[in-house]
Amino acid sequence: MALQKNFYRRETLTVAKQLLGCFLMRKIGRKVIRARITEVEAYIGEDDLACHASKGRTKRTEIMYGEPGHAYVYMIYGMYHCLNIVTEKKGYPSAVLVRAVANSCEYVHKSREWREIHGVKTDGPGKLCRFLKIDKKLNGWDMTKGEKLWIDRPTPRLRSGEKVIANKRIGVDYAKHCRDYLWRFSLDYSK
DNA sequence: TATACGATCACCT
DNA sequence: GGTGATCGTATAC
Repeated sequence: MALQKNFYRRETLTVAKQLLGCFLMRKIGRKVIRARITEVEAYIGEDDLACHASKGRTKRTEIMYGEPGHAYVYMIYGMYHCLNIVTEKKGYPSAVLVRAVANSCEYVHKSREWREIHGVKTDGPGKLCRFLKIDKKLNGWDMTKGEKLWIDRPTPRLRSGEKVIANKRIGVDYAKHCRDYLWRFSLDYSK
């Protein structure tokens, strides 16, 4: 069962932290890929100078003003895509950037048996989109439908010994005081 | 219409 | 640590 709108319609920092440990699901043809989310970042409102919506409502940022649970996919540096999930109530521009997923698993329609994929780099926002074939065609996609692209929450979400840590966001040095917000969250395994 | 630059990555030293 | 690739978007003219 895909996570529903109620999950995404809450405070962005809460959604971001609770997405850690969840499975990013991607169905391509008869193949399903399941990738555990290990790092995210929050981008919250027009006052967040690192958020694309700090420029206001434009054609590009329109999706962030829309329904929670939809995908916001944009191209960066002319060659990579980044996947975000829109959060909070409609009209409030905010989203969670999926920065990294762990070793991916996949099954093909016939086998229904999960197996790990080796040698795939999914430890960056551009890399995971390249691997999961996420591009602007999925911009605006409703991720609560459980088709093509969605999120599943396992039970338990966090495994033994795991905890959530907060750090500064990456690549937003231009964002004045907002660059120092501790809005990047990762799974941590050390004690 | 023209220009500057970015929520990145891979490869180099 | 530093840099080039490469193009959509916002902004300036």
